[in-house]
Parts: sequence; structure tokens; C-alpha cells
Amino acid sequence: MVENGISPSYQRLKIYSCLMGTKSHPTAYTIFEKLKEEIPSLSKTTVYNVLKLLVDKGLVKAVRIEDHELRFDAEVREHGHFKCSVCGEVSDVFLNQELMQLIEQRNKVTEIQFNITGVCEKCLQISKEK
Amino acid sequence: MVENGISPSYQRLKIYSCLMGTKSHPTAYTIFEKLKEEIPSLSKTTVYNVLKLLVDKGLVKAVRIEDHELRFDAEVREHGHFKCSVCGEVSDVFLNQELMQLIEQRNKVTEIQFNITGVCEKCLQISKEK
DNA sequence: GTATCTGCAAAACATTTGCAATTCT
DNA sequence: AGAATTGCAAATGTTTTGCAGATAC
Repeated sequence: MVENGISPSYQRLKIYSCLMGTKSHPTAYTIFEKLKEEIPSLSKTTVYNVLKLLVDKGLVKAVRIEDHELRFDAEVREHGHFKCSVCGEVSDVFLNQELMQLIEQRNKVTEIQFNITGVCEKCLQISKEK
Repeated sequence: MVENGISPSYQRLKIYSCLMGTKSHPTAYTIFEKLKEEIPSLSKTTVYNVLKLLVDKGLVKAVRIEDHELRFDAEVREHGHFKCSVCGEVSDVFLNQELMQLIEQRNKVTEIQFNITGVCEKCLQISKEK
């Protein structure tokens, strides 16, 4: 944490540990609820602030698995998510083998949504010209 | 529209046409703003209601490209999105060639998020046992 | 004339912001 | 003391809900 330029306050350590200790991709609110028991003074604002800080510093990934709310993941390696429509469990899927396998085993997959961010051809050309 | 079990009211036709005529993945609010000029009586609630209906009936896809708001797409074939971080333009990416090309040309890609929905191994087993 | 569709206002919900109080060094 | 951190309350922005009025068949 220190090596990433974050002073390790009590709240920050707790929130980060909370994320490290789970694979359930919790929301800010879930983290708040969980830590509230241990830190009764904790505020939702702090959870939001700290999560934003952790994301900015690259210690945590913000992921939008579905629905209206943002989830957080201490797994920062590039990966995606597989959600079982029956049990609701969310597991990590890594590029490329796993993704390709899943796409090929279409009988088990009902939906794929993916979003890629980068620089498009046009903008790449413009930047080269400069 | 009729063949999908939707009675084609004026508002419904307008909202659907609006989506058919663009590749810009508009939000409910954008559609509302655009149609408001033509249909001054139009309400945001109707736009939300109709979009939900169109999604339920499979005429439209709801996509979450980023941020806090839902976008809509009349392209219902399975595909993902590529957003240029420079110009902000969003284009469609189809499986598999395009996706694979993009993933391989890593110099241009800064982030990949993907979400897959389906039935996990465990649940698949359970359903077979029955 | 009854069922469906529309639209307003209010509610709900996640997230952000302004600012004051607290904590750390 | 001074800077950083926390936390409350209020604001924001998107989407949903309840219900009354309008429309269509």
C-alpha cells in the first residue's frame, strides 16, 4: 500500500483487506455493511472514497458485472467474469484460453457482453502524424 | 414489432426507429431528448417503459458500456463494444475474428472488461441428475 | 366499455460533493 | 499547529413505482 503512495490508515487497510479476502466481487455497500460491525463509526462516504483511491492507484479493479451497481475486485490482472444464471455465483475468467473455451462451449453460455477501451485507428493515425 | 407480440403504438414505433437509425448506443435520456422535439407530450417514463419492453421481447439489447447509465442497441446479434479513449466513439466488435484481432493488437487496447452469463459446471451437473 | 398505454410526480437507489470534525505527525 | 483523513447530511443523476388520465379496439 505504501509502495503505491497510499498512507495506510486503519480504514484503508480494513477496506483493502476485505477485498483481498474475498472472491465475491462485493459492492461498496456490501463492504460497508460488513465492516460496519467491526468499525461502527465507519461511513459509507469513506468506503466510496477509499475504493476510488485504491482503483486510482491500481490496487483494485472496478468491475461492472451487471445491474446498476459497481463491484470491486482485488484481482487486478486483466480478466473477465462468468456469472452462473442458476446459482448466481461469479467466477473469474482469464484471457485467452478460458475465454475461448467458454465461447466455443456455447451450450453453457447465454450471454456475452464485452467492452474494450483503447485508441481507434483514426485517432492512432492522427497521433502518428504529429 | 407485431410478430414479437408488441402492439405498435406511436411512441413505441418512434422509440424503436430512433434506435434503428443510430449506431451511437443512446441512453434512455438521449432518446427522450431527441424525440421530445417531435413528440412534445412524450414522458421519460414512457421511454423507460418502452425500452424495457423492447429488451424483454428481444428487439433491443441493453448494454452497459461504462459509467452509471444503461445504453441501448438495436443490434441484437451477439457482439461487444470498443470505445476509443481519445475520441470517445463507440463501435461494435463481433466475435470471434474481430475480438481476437483486438486482443492481439495490444498496443491499441488499454482495457478489456467482459461478462459472460451461462450455467456453471456445478449447476449443469445438478440439472443432468434430475 | 374495458383493457392497454401514457405520463406526471414522487420514490428509490447508488454515488458524489461540501464542509465540519477528527486524527495523525 | 498543519495537513491529511474521516464522516455526516444534502445533492445529484438514473431508473422505478403508484396512480390517474388518455387512447385504442
